[in-house]
Amino acid sequence: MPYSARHKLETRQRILESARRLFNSKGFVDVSIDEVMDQAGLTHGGFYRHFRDKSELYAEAVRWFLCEEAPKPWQRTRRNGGKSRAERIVASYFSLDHFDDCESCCPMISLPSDVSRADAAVKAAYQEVLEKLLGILMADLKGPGARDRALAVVALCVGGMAAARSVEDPGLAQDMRRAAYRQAQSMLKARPC
Amino acid sequence: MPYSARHKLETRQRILESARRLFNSKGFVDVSIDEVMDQAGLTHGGFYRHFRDKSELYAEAVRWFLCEEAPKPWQRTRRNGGKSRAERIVASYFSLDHFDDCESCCPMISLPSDVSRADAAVKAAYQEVLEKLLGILMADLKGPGARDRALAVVALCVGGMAAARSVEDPGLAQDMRRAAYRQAQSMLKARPC
DNA sequence: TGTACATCAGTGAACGCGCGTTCACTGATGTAC
DNA sequence: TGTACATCAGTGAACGCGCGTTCACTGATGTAC
Repeated sequence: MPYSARHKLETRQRILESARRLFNSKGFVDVSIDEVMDQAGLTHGGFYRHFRDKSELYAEAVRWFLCEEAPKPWQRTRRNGGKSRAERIVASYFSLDHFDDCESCCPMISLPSDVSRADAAVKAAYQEVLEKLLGILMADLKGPGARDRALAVVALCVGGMAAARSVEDPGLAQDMRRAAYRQAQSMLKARPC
Repeated sequence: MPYSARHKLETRQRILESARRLFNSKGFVDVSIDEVMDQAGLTHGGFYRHFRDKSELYAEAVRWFLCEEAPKPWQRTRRNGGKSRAERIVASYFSLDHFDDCESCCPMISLPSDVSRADAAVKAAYQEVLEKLLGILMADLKGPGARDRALAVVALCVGGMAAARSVEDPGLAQDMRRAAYRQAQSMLKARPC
């Protein structure tokens, strides 16, 4: 058994981290395997020792966002004010840092339309990310209709950020981001029960 | 002046309509010029008599959604109940028909992440579509903070539909679509002034 | 402790393929006479 | 009204290029003896 399992796992994680950054920045089709492997410090030929094909890499790279090892520099862990966990996560999510960070941002905002055309495994990975956020939000939003309100907040997160990134006018983009944030905030604060 | 200007315009529109459908379904990179021209009943060589390059076609195809000639079968023009124009548009936007119609849907939900990586002209076209919807919503939402609330509703439209299309579980997808719709509805109905 | 071996992560050339774009050509049609 | 012509929309072969994937090979390393 040459090369330890640990060695292989580490290489795999380097590939995933490289892929995550590149897919986030450039989408699925515009990223080549050669590019991914190069950023991971390897050559393209070795790719197939780690993944069945490019599509499998895509799904795993989306899922990789959920791992603790994946850096999320825009996520402020500092707990400020009397904010709940959900409020803090949402504040980070709508932050300007997150908006600007095309490489390490949440795949839900960098890849929605790509994923909607991808295969079931990729959609399943996207769903895992979405359900993670949904769970955090629902922990705060107790009472009837909690899940629906949490789903609406997720929609605001994805739509507010993705649409803002797709318009040309930076002023409009920031208005969109802030308006969606404000609405999400008020939905988190309102506790009808 | 062989071939009338009208003839050329009609050909251009056929190309745009073909491109719109294909880009909506498959994204920018996965659609070939050959495919677009074929669907328009032409061969690929003639493409450059109408557009500078593929990227220009992309921007024009996004903008083409706004033209009356572009079919939007999911848009119900029937005015029901006491609904305002904004309420009717939003109801259509969140309809199951719109969700299912990947070919003729609004480009804001089929292309957000593609457009975020495209050039300025494409983003400008996306912005035009967004501002059209924003204008319709703001006509209803008078009073202070009207623009912000309209922006948040747009975020719900884009995020609710785009995220729903990107998850694997159809049940979750429909829950997301309906939850975002309900939230948008309540925001349109609340008129604090 | 030292050595021979088997394994398999990683290399890099090669493959077949489809793409965007160019270009010399064709031929339909509006215009000038 | 009829005809010759110029224009340019549309054709299809050709180009250079980069991609995903395969494959014969290399060489680092854990294990058995």
